[in-house]
Amino acid sequence: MAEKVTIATVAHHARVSRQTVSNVLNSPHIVREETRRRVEEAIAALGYRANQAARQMRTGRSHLLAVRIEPTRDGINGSVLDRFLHGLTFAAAAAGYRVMLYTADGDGDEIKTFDDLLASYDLDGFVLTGTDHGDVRTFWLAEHGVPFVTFGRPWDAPERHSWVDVDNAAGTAQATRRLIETGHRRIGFIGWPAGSGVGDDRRDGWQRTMKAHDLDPAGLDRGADDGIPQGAECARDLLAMPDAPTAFVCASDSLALGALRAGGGSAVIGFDDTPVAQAIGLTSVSQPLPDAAARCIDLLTDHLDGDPVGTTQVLLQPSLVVRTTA
Amino acid sequence: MAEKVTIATVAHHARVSRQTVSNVLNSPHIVREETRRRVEEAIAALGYRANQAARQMRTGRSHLLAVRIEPTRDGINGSVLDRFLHGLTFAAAAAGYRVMLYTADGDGDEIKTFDDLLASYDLDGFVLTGTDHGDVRTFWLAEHGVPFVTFGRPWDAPERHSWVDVDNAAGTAQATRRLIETGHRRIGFIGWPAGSGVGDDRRDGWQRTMKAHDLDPAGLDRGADDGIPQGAECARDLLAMPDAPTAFVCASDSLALGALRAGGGSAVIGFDDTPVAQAIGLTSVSQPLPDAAARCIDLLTDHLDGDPVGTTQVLLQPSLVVRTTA
DNA sequence: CCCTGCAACTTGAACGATCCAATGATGCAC
DNA sequence: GTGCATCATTGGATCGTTCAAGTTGCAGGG
Repeated sequence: MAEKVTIATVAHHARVSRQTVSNVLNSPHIVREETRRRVEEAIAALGYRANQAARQMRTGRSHLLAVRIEPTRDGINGSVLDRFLHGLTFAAAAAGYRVMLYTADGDGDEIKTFDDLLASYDLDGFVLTGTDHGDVRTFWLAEHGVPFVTFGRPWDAPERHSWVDVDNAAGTAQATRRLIETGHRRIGFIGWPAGSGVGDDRRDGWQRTMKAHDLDPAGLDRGADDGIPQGAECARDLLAMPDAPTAFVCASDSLALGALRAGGGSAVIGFDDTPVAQAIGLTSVSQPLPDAAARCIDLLTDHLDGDPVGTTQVLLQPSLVVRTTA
Repeated sequence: MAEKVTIATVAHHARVSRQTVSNVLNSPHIVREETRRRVEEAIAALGYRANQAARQMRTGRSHLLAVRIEPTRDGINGSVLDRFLHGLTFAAAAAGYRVMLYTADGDGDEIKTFDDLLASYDLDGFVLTGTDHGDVRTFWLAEHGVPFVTFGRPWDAPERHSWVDVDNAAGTAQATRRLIETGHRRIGFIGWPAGSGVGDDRRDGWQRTMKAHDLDPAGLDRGADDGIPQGAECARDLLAMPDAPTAFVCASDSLALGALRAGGGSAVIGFDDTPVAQAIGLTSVSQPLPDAAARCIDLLTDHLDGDPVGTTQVLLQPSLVVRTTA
């Protein structure tokens, strides 16, 4: 077992004081060129790495960020979080931070966990996913002065805090345009019940694009909770209409899959580009998850390392992955 | 902003010394009943929680475990890791530990990350997933005296370290029995090229069950890398035989999906019970992931909190989730 | 009565880093 | 040569916790 290498070991080895070693690491510019080089050589030779716990005690900064890992609700959208997490971890490491996971059972429980993590691990910040209207979690964090970024915008007040989001409407608009270009005129939309910010946004993109092409969207949309059976149900309902749609834009791959099974024909487009879509050849709107994750980390670390003033918003463009269904 | 509550605050409030508070937390039995209660009340009243960084400095234990998050290789099996991670985080929290993520690009890079994490965060242990023959990572960890558990056994030497695994052979055996019970006699197996422990194990379960039922497995198996096209290719090859199989047991849902698409009929069983299987109604062998995660944490924390002697192995039974394809 | 032993609790030091104030070295002008 | 400003470098204190050693009070044996 190798001996423990502390800042004192390095200092001794480079024949300087501890403080000088610390300066080389934290404010290199105030150390003379030659001394700095000697210290850096000692650090490399001994394989020294600063002990985060000790650093944290003094500075109050743990270089730890936390993200909630959800219990993979309906199983289909889990992979979105998965890819996002990988991006976060990667980007965080590049910025000198590490990602810690936590689970929670509802917003109240999550806030209790915030408190716990802050008190015992001195977390530097949080990345929240899936915000909804008037999210209590964001208010709690803001109130306690805890830095955080959400992936997903606060629909009631866009500039209340920093966030990164994907332009959902642009995604469904792209999907709708694609269907129009391939000759469809009556295009249905299968989404979630009105009231969810993301769902409404996705419906909007479809609706606006229809109107922009002089197509009447009235009566062509349905809403249901996410799921394959629900998607099928909505599709059947639309297909039973006198002037039934010949193509469908859906708010999720689950709904799209349902529509496909209900005999929605071959013109169906989903959302999220999940593994399911890749597997069955479903055309789907893809979110730039690694990019979104990287931007989340950027916003957080900028806030942590620089001047904590103001909030920043980032809206990313999704892209359409064309496969066999459109 | 609330004042910082330290052990000294609690001590003052309960009119005892810091050490007595520490004893109440770490060795309650040596503190007098009445004193203990007074201290516990003070802790509750002030909302005190021990600072892990300070504790770690003294004890060398961070109560942090690390898991690698992979870049979702082929997209289909990513959700397995996702569900496993959730289970880990949950079980770890219950045992007083937290889970930290890291990424790595290959085994060499992962070992460098081990070194880094140990030096700067003083991690207590690692959970490794996806071990292969003669895994260099496990040797490095063992050599450096770092506690770890793998999800997946070391195929070359079963008792070299602690692990939790799912009985793959039992899974494919169950799948094969199911197909035999529903009247099939010529059952093909589509798996991975020989040489991977997991793949060979899954092939074994099929082979043994066939023989146990006086069915000849010879010539009925194919091997290819994981993926839908590969699965389709293998299925086509088998179906072109003079006495073609009427059903397929597959080593993964991806391969199974390929077999289905190649016209493998309606009798196809996959492995892993991924969202894709759930989505398309594919019968699949399901791994008890939350349970496996909990056992990993058990093994690790037992080792950390108790006497670090010997290794333990846990083999869990998978279950067959019957849907529409078998 | 003193000593021993034990239980219950207190005090001082240490973990490894950073912050702060003070010291030493250097150059330059007078 | 002395004074002074400037800057690199040093030593000591500190963060919050636990470990090791020490103190106190009390019961029981000789």
